[in-house]
Amino acid sequence: MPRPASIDDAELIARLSGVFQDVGYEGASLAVLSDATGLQRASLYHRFPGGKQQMAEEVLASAIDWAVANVVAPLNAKGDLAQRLARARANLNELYGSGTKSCLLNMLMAPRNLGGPFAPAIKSAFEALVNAFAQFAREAGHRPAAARKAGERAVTLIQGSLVLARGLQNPKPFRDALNALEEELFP
Amino acid sequence: MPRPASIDDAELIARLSGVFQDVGYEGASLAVLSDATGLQRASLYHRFPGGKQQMAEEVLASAIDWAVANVVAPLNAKGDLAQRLARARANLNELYGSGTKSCLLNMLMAPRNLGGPFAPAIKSAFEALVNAFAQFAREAGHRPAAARKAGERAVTLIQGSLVLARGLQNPKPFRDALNALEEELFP
DNA sequence: GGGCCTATACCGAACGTTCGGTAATGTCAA
DNA sequence: TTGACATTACCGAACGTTCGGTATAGGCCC
Repeated sequence: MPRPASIDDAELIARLSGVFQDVGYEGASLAVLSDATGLQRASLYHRFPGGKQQMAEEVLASAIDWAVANVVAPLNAKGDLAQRLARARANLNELYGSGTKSCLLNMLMAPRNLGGPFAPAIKSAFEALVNAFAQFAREAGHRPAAARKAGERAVTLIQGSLVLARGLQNPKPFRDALNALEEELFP
Repeated sequence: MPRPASIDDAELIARLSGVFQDVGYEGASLAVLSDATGLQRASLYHRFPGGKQQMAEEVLASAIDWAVANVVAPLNAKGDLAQRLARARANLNELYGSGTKSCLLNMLMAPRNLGGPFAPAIKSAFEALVNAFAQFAREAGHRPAAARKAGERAVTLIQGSLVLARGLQNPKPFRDALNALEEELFP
């Protein structure tokens, strides 16, 4: 009978995610990951035989699954357009701690990680987000070309405002960006 | 003006060689190499930026140079055949500590190192030794095919007797092998 | 019911390597 | 002659990873 795990997989991923989101891939030393999870480095390797890269990959996959379920799906749902957008915005607000947190996609995609193991999944994730907003803008009445631009604008505002919020040490830019989504997506 | 080295290159190589000869490549941990040389691991990396592999490569090159100068060259020299062999034997005796030491070529060529970075140089070294003994046997009166066999036999006796000497904890097999060289090489 | 077994979780110590310093020394100018 | 400078030697601590253990727990058999 195996020894019961001292931390379950979901909680482990959540804690690892917090570290990667906070300091990026390179900044996430095994020591910091160990502190955050309560497991020794050797135990982290037991749970993730592929090591630090596997931890980051599983954290990323989990985050992308969450974004698809909580941002893309509401945008693509049937029903009232304004309510669909409101739900996506509420979930984005929760994801980024009302503008106090960074975006994991941003943190795992530092320049040195271009061409790295996370790049394809991150590219797909950004494309899925842009497409979801573009599709929404289409349904809201935008012409196709303008809808694509609006979709890219939406993701750009979200990402940029998170960076600016940290820079200014004030989450207001993120709040403003969420509020601006409506104006950007409806013609 | 640079800080003077606490150990010069020749002495450093000699001490590293002693470790590789004693425990092989895998057995030579950075800790053991550090102890043997008096340098911390970081300092070993300063002297050998290519790391442990470079240390072993330079140790091997130095050993091969020595063997060429002290075994191959005397065998290939001009002059009295018996004296040429005597000088080569004396140098082999010194190289292997009268049978109390292992052969570096043997120790760096553990099965896991087949196809490894040392394999080509070690192969060349063995070939050079076999060729030197074969050429000597040729000059001593052996026919070409028999001379080649005698050359391989000579190296086989040297290597095998070192292994047996360690196994029996008695250097006599090595001494016997050196004595047998004369009989093997002259027809 | 208790002791043994089996399987997995966990970890102390070590591995090879790198980072970001300090140490040592001769030269040169003031 | 002394202090600053420049250059290389050296190293404490940390990095990511693995080895060879110990710990935990339920099931099963006696």
